[in-house]
Amino acid sequence: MAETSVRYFPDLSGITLPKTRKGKITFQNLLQAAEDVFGEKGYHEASVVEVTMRAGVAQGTFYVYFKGKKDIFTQLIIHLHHDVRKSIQQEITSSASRLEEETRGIVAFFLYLHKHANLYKILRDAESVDENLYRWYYHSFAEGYIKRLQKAMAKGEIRQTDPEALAYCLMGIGTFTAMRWPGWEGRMPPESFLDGVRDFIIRALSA
Amino acid sequence: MAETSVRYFPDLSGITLPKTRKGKITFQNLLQAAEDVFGEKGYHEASVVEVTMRAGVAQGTFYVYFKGKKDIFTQLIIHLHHDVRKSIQQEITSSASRLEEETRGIVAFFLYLHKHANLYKILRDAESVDENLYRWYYHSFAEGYIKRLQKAMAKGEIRQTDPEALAYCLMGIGTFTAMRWPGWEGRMPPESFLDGVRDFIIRALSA
Amino acid sequence: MAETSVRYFPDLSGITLPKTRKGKITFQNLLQAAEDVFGEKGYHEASVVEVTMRAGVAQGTFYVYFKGKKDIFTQLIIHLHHDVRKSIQQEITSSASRLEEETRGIVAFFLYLHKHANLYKILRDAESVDENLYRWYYHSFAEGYIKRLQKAMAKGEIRQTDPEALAYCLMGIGTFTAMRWPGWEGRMPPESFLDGVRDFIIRALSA
Amino acid sequence: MAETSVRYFPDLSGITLPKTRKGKITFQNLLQAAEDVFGEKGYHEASVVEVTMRAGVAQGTFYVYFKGKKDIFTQLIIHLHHDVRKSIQQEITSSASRLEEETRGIVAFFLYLHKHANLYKILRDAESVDENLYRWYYHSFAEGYIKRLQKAMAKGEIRQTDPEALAYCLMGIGTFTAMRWPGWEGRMPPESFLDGVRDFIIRALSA
DNA sequence: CATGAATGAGGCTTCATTCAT
DNA sequence: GATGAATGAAGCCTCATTCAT
Repeated sequence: MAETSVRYFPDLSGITLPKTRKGKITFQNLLQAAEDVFGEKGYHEASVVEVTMRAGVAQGTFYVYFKGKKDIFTQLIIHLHHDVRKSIQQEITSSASRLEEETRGIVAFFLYLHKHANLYKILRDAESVDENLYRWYYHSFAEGYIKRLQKAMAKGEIRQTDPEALAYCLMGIGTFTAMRWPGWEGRMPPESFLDGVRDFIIRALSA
Repeated sequence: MAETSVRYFPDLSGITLPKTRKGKITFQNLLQAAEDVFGEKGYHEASVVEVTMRAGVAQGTFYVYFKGKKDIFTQLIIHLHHDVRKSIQQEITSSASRLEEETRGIVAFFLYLHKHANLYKILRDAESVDENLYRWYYHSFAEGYIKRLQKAMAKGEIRQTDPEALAYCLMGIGTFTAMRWPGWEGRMPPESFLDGVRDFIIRALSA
Repeated sequence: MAETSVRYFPDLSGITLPKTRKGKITFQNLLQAAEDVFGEKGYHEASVVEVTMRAGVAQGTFYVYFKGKKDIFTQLIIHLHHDVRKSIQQEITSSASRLEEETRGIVAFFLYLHKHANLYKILRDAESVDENLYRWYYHSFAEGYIKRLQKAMAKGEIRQTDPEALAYCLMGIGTFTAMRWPGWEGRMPPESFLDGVRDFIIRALSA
Repeated sequence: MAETSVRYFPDLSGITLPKTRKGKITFQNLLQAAEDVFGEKGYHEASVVEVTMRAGVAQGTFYVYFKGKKDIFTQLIIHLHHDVRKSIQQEITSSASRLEEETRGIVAFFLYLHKHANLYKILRDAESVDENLYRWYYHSFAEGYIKRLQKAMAKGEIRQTDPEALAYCLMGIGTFTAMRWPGWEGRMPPESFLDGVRDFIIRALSA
């Protein structure tokens, strides 16, 4: 856990933000269109043309706001990152105990991925588009986990162990069980499955 | 768990197999070159030209043995799939108890991924190249797990719980901890990290 | 004769139309270049590269206005179709009697083919490029004929017989005599030949 | 009608015929396979590989018997040419009068084309593969016609006119009415249509 | 700010043909 | 005679990006 999240932080230099009201709208339209298109087709199959079409602007307009295809992708990831964390945070805060908090956290993450199928696909592609960006995403995600886990350990609410290992294990569980989802074809997974996952986590964490 | 691995099995019809000794060598060379190139650059950045150059054959030769870029990728995945399973199987069979077996299994998988850094990257891209292939890979992987877990549960060697959930949790842990690896830049991860993972698994499984 | 020309109408969806003056010029240049190249080399021997070179634009520009090689060919056929019909129409309208009209019509078609040697070759290739397009061309051509022939029959200007058969016979005559043309190597065919054809038609039509 | 058929005769030099019994069979198999494949896919879409596969021989074997793709096509056309003429000849010879003979001849040609849909397609492609070969085909065909027409004219059985023009008119009628056929989707054309064609010819020829 | 025309490098793929065995 | 591996030229097409208006 020596590295800080800064180390992984993506390069955002040279990005110009829109100034006028109209410009902000166009910018937002493009970002939204990008989320849709990347989410549907994946980064590599998606084309800038399609993003502009979906946003209702000309091709040239795209380059007024973004340096290129990769740039809009990066900005999108960052945007989504904040979104996800906020969403999970909300789910967690109402929890009674630390253990319950973690269990709910991972399930919340799991559910979020399922609900926002786009995010899953976009995130997945991030790894092959910009490894650092991808790691930054999870690492910064992990940091939050790790801090909470450390506190909980200090209070004896969960057992002592390497918190970073724990964090990655938990994220892995969330992601992979989300991957299994499509096999259930839109329906919820069987209760027994969800129970199994929850069970697994509680066992591994409880003091 | 109703689905059988057949359901995800990729379509391999219409492929020309090499008939002579020389042909087989060329075929192998191409497959090996593909593993190298896809592993280094990722599927999307890799080009067929580079694969042929690396294999020391003309561009046209490629299409004697493979239908196209995607085809060789598919064949490669299948090839690696057998490889990994064999490798893990060997690691496992020598284990004393079932619990130890599983713990070693996951660590073996984890180590395999680290050793064959290529595989990790290739597998990762599989998801965006052919979702079915990707799922087939893990699903068929899970099947092996599930069977062993069920047996172990029956004998009371590990605790009762949904075996499928367990399998996906374990695979998720393996994959994500492998992802963390590059942060250590080629060195082995700290012992405490590995201990943490092993710990996590043992606790979650033990009866 | 139940089918309408609509049935054979080629699919033109998804084509980008030029919006500015400059774009329209480029579009026209490409179409003209295509007529030249296809006419000289035939569809299969012609290459997109040559069309773009002839039009004085980059290869990529081609795909701004056309979906591909086949697409520009289709559009070309349609364009020529209107051209021919207009040309023949003009030739016909000044005719005194219906019988003379038809005779002149077929000869006009015949002359048009000779003058636009390209058209003959292009049309010929249409059959192997897109059978429906080819049929559409002649079918829609036949429809015009048939209508006129029916009117003429009703007025007793030409004899009663199956108008569709008549139309296809006439088109066959036009096309095949045009085919014979190159044997005369650029010179006009002997008067006796032309007379023979005219004769043939008049006899077959006159009441 | 100054040219002789020799002028159009295709270049057949350098063709080696099979010597052994086995060789002859392979040769025939290849030629038959070529007829099938060219007939189904057209010359340009057909591939040498497919011909060899259909013939059940290796790719290299093809070049033992033929100089190349175009060569086998040429030989095929010549082969078919004899076939067609023989077939039409048979149909004609039993005719009572010269006029009937011609009428039956053209209808026979028409029917032959319909029955051997392959021939139609192959012949069609000949024009774009080797113009001379194509013209040779029809010209040599025309010669037969012309001779018979001249005799008939001499005897006053049909009216006096340019025999070459007549011949090409007749061939055009046959080919184009054959083209109309697919619109009837495998069924025979209406009697009225066939009557119309026959009528047309008789009118044009009778003294 | 916005447009849309134009670019051209680079990728994938086909296939007629050659040649060593 | 027959095989089948190997070739490589040539073609089609995509698309991120630039630029003049």
